[in-house]
Amino acid sequence: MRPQKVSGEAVADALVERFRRDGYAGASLRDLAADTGLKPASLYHRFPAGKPDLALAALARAGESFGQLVLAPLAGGASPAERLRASADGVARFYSDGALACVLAVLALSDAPMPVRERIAAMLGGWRAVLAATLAQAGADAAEAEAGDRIAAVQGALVLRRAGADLGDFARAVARMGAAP
Amino acid sequence: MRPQKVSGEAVADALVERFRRDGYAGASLRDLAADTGLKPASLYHRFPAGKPDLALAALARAGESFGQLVLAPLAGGASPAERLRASADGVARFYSDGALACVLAVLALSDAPMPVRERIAAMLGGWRAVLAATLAQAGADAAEAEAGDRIAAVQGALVLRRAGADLGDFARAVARMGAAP
DNA sequence: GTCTATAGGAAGATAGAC
DNA sequence: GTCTATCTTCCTATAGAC
Repeated sequence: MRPQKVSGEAVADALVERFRRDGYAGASLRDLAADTGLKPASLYHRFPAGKPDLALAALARAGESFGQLVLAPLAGGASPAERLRASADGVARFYSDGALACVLAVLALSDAPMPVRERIAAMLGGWRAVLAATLAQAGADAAEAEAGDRIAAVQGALVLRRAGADLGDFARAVARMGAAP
Repeated sequence: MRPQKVSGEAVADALVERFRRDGYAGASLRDLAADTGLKPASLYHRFPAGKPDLALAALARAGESFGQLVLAPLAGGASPAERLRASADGVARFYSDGALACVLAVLALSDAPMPVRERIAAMLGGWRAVLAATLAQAGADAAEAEAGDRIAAVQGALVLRRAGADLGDFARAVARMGAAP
């Protein structure tokens, strides 16, 4: 096979950035192609199903970083309280201390097609489940609810940030994310 | 002047619903026109600046309901704790107990043009300011931060809801919104 | 004030050369 | 694997009849 002009990771990174900026409908294939350094036809060669597949690829790429930075620490061998703190650090890094909007939220609050929405639901559900398990191990009584509240605090802070708020809201959401129950 | 086929309020309501569903780029003029019962050319007659004006009209309409349901109770003559509770009731009603996404967040997390984004920032900033003032009167020490956290809790719960979570997260966010500090 | 008709361009997607 | 060229459809926006 002829060598790829751009690596799959580089393409996926560009897709994440564009979808995060413009949402599903707002990110055109021409924009996405230009960001990757390819032409639209080349994107169709890599992703035959077109735009939905591109969004899924962006989610998969975001999920990789997220898994390493946020989920992996929750599954480590340290104490539950320690794991919560490490994962919260990962949250801060994943969102660049609040500078980056969440591509999951951006695509969730848009007209993305069902497969994309289902993938987002699965990813957020997975986060919640792992976080709730750790919270339960740390002694929380309503772990599922607390996990939802902590994730919602982060997502809400990112919404406010995108709407112009300063970084303080995000910092407090991260602090709550890392606190012992 | 010839009578309007559809009232301005009805048009604005339809705009809100469509923008909330599909985001800025995802809501086409044909969709918006069809929802209002008018033709695209008629929308241009009412909103000569086109799509940005349509989004601003949707924000203005949402702002009306929001002002009545959420902001007005905060400015009432009751005790601060009572006002917080009444405003939280308004939040629940404004979002139909979590069934409705927030058009502000949807448009904020999209490729809406600057005037639209600025309007959203102003609206959320206004909410925060009034809420913080009431929280301060109720005895909160970090009223600005607490106001941001309460608003973020609601917005984050709406994100999770849109991504498939049940209504419990939103209900807890409303409970926090209405609690005394 | 609303409409039909349409301009001019950008959208998603495909065919086939290299 | 990537490209140019192109198809069809849809987009935003305007002109002008009624």
